[in-house]
Amino acid sequence: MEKDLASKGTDRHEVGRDKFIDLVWEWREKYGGLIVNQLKRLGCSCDWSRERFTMDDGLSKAVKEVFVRLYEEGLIYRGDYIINWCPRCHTALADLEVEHRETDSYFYYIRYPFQHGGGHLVIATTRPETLLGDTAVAVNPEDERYKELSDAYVLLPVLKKPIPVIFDRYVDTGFGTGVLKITPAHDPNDFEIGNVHKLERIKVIDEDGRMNELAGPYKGMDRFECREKILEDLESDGLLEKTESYQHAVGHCYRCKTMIEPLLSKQWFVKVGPLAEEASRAVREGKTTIYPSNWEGVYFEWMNNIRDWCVSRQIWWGHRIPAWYCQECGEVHVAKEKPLACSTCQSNDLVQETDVLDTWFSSALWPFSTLGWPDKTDELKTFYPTSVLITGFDILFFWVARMMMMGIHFMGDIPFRHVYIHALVRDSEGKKMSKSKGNVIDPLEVMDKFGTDAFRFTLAALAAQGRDVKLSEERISGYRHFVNKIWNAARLVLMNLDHDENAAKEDRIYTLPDRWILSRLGQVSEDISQAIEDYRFNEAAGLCYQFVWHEFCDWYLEMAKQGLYGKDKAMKESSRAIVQEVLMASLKLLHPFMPYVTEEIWQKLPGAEGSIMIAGFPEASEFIRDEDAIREMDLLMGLITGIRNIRGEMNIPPSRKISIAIDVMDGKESGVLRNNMAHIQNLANVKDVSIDSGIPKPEASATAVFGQNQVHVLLKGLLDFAEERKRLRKEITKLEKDIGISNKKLSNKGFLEKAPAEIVVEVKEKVNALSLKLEKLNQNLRFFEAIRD
RNA sequence: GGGCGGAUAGCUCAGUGGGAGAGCAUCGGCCUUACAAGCCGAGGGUCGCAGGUUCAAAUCCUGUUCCGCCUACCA
Repeated sequence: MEKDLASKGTDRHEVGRDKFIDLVWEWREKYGGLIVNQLKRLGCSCDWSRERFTMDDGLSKAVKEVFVRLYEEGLIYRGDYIINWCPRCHTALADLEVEHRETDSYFYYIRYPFQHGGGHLVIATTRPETLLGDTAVAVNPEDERYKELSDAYVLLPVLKKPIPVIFDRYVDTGFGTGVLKITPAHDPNDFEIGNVHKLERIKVIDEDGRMNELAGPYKGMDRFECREKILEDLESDGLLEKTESYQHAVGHCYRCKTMIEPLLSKQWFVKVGPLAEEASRAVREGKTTIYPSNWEGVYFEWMNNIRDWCVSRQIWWGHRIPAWYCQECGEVHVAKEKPLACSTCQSNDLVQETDVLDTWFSSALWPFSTLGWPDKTDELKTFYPTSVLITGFDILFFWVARMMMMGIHFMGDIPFRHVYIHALVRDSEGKKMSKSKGNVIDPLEVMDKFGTDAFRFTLAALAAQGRDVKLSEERISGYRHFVNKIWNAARLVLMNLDHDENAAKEDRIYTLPDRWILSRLGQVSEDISQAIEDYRFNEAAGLCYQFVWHEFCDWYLEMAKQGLYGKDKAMKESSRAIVQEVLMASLKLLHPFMPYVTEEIWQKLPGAEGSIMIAGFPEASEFIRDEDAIREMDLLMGLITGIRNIRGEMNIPPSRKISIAIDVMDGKESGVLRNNMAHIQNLANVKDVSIDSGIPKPEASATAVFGQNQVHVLLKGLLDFAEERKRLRKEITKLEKDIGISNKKLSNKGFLEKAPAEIVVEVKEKVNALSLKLEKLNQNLRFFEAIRD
């Protein structure tokens, strides 16, 4: 707002307080909805009727209530303190609002001559202009160099004023010269030391960052201008011993980046110690859990080192502090409403404090002020404490910590059970987005370009705990393909549905692929639910992706075509019903990540009642669980993949149908393959199949091993024997390596004795299976070596 | 100064004690009747470096280098 005024060549002082506040409200009407619109566009299903703004009436009431109560409890006080002052914004800032930046500067070594007896002390400082406000110099009482200085005085350079040498353990003997100048009115540490030693506080810099009348000859100069001048004067007096370049962190205003001036000032403070202790304990005792847990450490660290919170701001926009000053006797009255008269002198001349409260003060009350507190409302009873707060780490201190303090203090209970610290979205370079850097990604633009579903899914898929998100368009575009895949799969299903009659549950004929996909659906539903409950959104999204694309689309739908396109009416109806069931469940699993496309498809499906938003999330118990089906499908898929490998590696075009001979040992497995012959022919593009136990290997054939069986692909006239030998050797080498690793374990006595039994069994079984496969591959290789071409 | 996180395939990243994974990119083959924004197949990694614990380490511990972030009153 202030920037806007500046661009029109004016400022808030010219506009005036009332008009300024009106303007800010207008501004807020216009732009305040921006984030809400983004959320709506993202499809966030919030209860929008509960939208609140901290300046709303109800919330103002809560702010006054809290302020007065804390004041009465002695947890709010008004006092002199060194605050962080922004000379441009003309306001105090909380410690949190100060940004420290490494700055190239200089260390000036300045001589402070002794008042009596000649000689001088050398003091190193980065801020020579503040020496005008020095009221002492300090040394460490342990420092041998300065032991003799008790009761000594030095003359302040330029002003030639005597100031005492004091002893304080705070001084670091190893830093600089071991002598510290004390400026209680312009440095927080000096302020503390000044209190201990009862030193005078001389303020030499004013609220504009200019030197005031106490700065003598420098009066009216800007602080930086004064620095230059004073250095010149020191130089000419022979008091500047040397200058070293030096780098240190300097505080800047988070809003306007102006260098902060630590200034002595009367401000309102919250005594946070007792509040922080409670808030800290709530997390320590597990009443509130922070995810991921490493943020708990950060939270404790901050809580343990907290200083009082300066809450007054010398700006016009915000909750005006409910304090009134008696113009007659100076008495301070803190109350929710203006008192009729001063309780001390009965004067009616009371003027309200012009300072407003830090915006985070009202934000800290959010979890209960938005629910009607201080009134005892039903909403409070129902919703407090809330289940989860989701937010970014950058406001863990600003907001989360303070909500914890206020919530526990005023409600007697934590404000939320879980705090989920989400990943921060950065640009593709990994830089934090900021308006000044111009690398801000506008979510609305992204959604225009790629669609909301792709955007949402991308965010979820990238949101691994404890890690920030580098958002790039390629990635979003990749997931847009997934949305498209879902749409196309749905098209296939919709095209084949009979909108009038689908098989009732009892009439269904469950094929192997049916039993398999339903079993997998059950497992995956359970895994996805668990992942979401644990805030592992990337895993949940990954599970959806893998299941829908690589199991449902790649295998199941392809196999389901047998039934859907077949002539058998009963089969067809059953197939339609099951395909639809699986699609509907998949849509429900996807819905949290892709609200729009899932709803769109859902509405087109016969039998879907109402919105998918209110459909129940799939549960494992809804689906049949058939472990045999999973094993049998593995066998079938292994066979098909084996044939495809050979086709691919031998460059056999799909137009060429091939013949195969399957050598299957187990009778049951043989039955499974025979029952699913159509799938094998279709998905591996096979014409003739012979299947038997111990079937001889045809001469011109390539072989793949699957499970404990093998399949020979007849390649008469197509087989390059040298190529096949190469292929087999490659696979044999890989197998031998794997077997070698496992055998090494099994020949290790320590492993057999100490490893858990089930692991040992697992390794043994693995060696057996691999050895069997290796033997078959070797047979095949020998076969080709014998018939060298 | 203190703390946290990262370093794994060309790129972006999952994976916290028992067979190195995904997406994208690359290469080869396919317009196969839902989908070329697709299908089928392939190649590719000393898991930053050095030690240690363990039968077993990408995973646990110690040290170290580089990168990022948070925090801090050594003037």
